[in-house]
Amino acid sequence: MTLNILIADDHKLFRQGLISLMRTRGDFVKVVGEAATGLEAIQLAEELCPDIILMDIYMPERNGIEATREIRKNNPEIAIVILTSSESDKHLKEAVNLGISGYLLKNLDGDELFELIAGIERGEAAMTRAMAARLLKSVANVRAGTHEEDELTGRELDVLRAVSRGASNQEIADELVISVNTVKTHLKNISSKLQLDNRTQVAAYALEKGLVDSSGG
Amino acid sequence: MTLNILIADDHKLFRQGLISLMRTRGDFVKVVGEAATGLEAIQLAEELCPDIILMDIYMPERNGIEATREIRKNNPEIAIVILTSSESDKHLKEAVNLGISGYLLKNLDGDELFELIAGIERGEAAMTRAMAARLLKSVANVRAGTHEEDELTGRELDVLRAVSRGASNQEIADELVISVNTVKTHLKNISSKLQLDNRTQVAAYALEKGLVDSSGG
DNA sequence: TAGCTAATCACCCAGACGGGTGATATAGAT
DNA sequence: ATCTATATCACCCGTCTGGGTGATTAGCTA
Repeated sequence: MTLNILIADDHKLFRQGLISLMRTRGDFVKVVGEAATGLEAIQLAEELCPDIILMDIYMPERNGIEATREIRKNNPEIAIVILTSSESDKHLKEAVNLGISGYLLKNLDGDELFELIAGIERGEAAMTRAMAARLLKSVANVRAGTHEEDELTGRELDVLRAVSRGASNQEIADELVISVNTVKTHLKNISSKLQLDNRTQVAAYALEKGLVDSSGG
Repeated sequence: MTLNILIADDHKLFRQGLISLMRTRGDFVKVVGEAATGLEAIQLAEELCPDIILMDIYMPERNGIEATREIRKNNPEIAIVILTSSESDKHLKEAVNLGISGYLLKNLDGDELFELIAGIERGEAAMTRAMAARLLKSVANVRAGTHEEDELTGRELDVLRAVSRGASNQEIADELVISVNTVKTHLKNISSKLQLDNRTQVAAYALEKGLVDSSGG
């Protein structure tokens, strides 16, 4: 049986290389379509109904995460495997929450790729051990984070977002229509909950953990 | 005649795809080596003396620009073609100043790639018209003295990295073994060059632009 | 009703930060 | 030989930040 594959990646050369590589395994994989943007991926997924989509994250028009969200809604039967160079835990977590079938780095061996793709049909997750470990750690962090003490309130998240943009307390106060003192109180509580020392660490934490939508593209 | 090619790219899957693609043109190109880091590229260039190196920019250990600088010094007879996804004019200018033979984006058709590679032997530059236009404009900017993309110095990058970890000026000073005043000077210059207002914005900028290695991943 | 949490704000104060100016030394490029 | 870039440091000064303490209001819950 042949698996129909849709490749979504904005680098034509990468797509073509991958296709060429897959031709060498013509027996069980077949590339039925290519998408260069997230939007194209969504449209082609609908149109071609492939078995598997190999999805990059950084793409124009819609990134891979957004495209995945959309496709999961319309065509949940399609297995989506993120294939990216992003080592960001934020992307990993976001993607996993959308119910993907795998998360692979482009720093991957072709043989491994085919093995993992084959595993999908057997219900396995297409994920290297290293990535699985990162996921476990990440989930563990979430667990620990949900541990009552670390959870940020809505208002604290408002402040967190503003801080991660580099806003000053006065600017945040104006923006949220509260006094500077209140902003300071919130920030103090945030630092305390997250066990961080200053606003810059708070910003770095927020950006790395993906607690904010920075529209990274 | 066969052109011997060295591929330097940190994405194994990309390398393998490209190799597979090149096998389909077995007559005139042959991949004689693969490098996953800038350092490897330098070593393999010395060792293998390929005709052409296809060089990515974002790589561990040494990026493609640094690797190119080194290789140009030791083996100026090797034609180096930057093959990257970076659309940064800064990278383009830097690379061109090092005497490269071409600058291509990964968003490129395989056929075009082979044509351009073939052109190198005829003394042509491996560059799309779009890229050439960008280069002309870029050179024009240099002429006009418009410093569009101010580059950070080595020391400034040291400070940038520390700031993005949330370090205080005193901590940075201790770490880099300089005075707090110097740290402040560097940070002031960074903010000025990047047109940012405060350290938190500098940290956010660094993290989002990936100017720092933060993920232990 | 009493107790808890979230959200709001005030005051104090030391220390960190940001902006400005100016200076020195070294190395590379012209 | 001169110019330029880099890296280093100093001083001043006003503002911002972070830490501590304390207080009020609204809403939910036991």
